[in-house]
Amino acid sequence: MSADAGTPPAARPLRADALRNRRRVIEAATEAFARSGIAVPMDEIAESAGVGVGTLYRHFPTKEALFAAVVRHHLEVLVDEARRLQGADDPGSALFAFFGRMVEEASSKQDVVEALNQAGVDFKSASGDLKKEFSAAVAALVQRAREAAAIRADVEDQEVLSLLAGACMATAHLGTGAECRQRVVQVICDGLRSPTAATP
Amino acid sequence: MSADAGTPPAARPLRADALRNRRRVIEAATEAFARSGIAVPMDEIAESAGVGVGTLYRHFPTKEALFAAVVRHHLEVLVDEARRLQGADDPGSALFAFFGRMVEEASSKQDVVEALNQAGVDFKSASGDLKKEFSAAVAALVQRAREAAAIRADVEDQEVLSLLAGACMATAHLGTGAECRQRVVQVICDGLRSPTAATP
DNA sequence: CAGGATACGGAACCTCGGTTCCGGTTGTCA
DNA sequence: TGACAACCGGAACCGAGGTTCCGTATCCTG
Repeated sequence: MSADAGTPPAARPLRADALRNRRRVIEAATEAFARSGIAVPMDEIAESAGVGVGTLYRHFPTKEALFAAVVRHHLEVLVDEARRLQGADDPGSALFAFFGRMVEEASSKQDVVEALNQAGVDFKSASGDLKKEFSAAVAALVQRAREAAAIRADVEDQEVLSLLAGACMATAHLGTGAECRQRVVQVICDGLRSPTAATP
Repeated sequence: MSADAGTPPAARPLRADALRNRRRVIEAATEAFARSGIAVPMDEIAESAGVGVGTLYRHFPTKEALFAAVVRHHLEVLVDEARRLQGADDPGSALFAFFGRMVEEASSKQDVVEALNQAGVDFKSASGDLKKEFSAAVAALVQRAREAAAIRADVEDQEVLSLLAGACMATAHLGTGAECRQRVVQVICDGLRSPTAATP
């Protein structure tokens, strides 16, 4: 795992203790945001990281910047996953696998759900490119699935994205168990299969 | 439309201007919450109602109480709709019709989405009974559809509720148009149809 | 090891939004 | 119409949480 996630300019040596603290902060923030979303107070993150709030702001100019950094990392993982699946044999299974993976991921990461939902975060300037990358990666999966007639032809990329987001939000908020989550995904994926080209 | 929505104790005459203001407040709050969800400031509601904040608090003890009253009204409408549909000829169409209706409703009512999502509001004590009523009404629709084999047998009531909520959240937040909304609903409804008992 | 730059902690500051309070106003009733 | 009670407006109050500031501690270099 790239522990330097969130060090765009680089080039600067960065003192030893500073680097240690930065890592602690990212770790604590990742945990806190995953648990309670962006609503978690900065003080709380600082405390669980074992540093003062000042240190948080020395590494990230604003709370949203910290949030964006954390979410960006999660999204990167998902984009990687999507790209890996683009090379899969069965485009249909690939898309559906991603669907399941994503929902499972979101179920334990409140921040991802909120980011998907744009709740409160700017998330456009901060990680606009990545968001675009994410959409593009999913769109590619959809495209391949559509060409293989693995999904119905009358749904746009946008709709699949919406369904993805909806599935994440629904399963993340309503107290649903793992198997419940899977069935929800199953229903949506079945719905996505072309009615004229259902599994034989 | 029952304009007195939110007058549980009643029995008190309530002065003329007070009644007028109460209606204005509810109207303004309904509009404001629908537009921006519970995040809208009380001051703003007061202003657009043409009253002072004090008046808001004279009629509703707390912001959440006001929010709950507004949401309660929306839910009542939906519960009525669900009950009406319970008597429909085709249980499958009834459920799917409700699905579409609900999503359409939520698409213009941010507050309903948030209530569904439990975002911030207590919503349990305030309108707990109604929430239960709502769930029950939907469950009844699901039950009938299941008995008529109009939907697959392997989904629980809870999952349908989740799918409903997910559809609302997805379509409400991501800037999706009306036709896009319909396709999303279509996909989910198709997914809900029993794979072994699809439309002939 | 000394000197200076770099970081740190966390109290103080500021803004925002819910809630309260009270002097003034308005409806109602005799 | 006069008097009282019910209401009203909106300034003031308060707590929460993001952000800033500065004296102090720590790290690195010569």
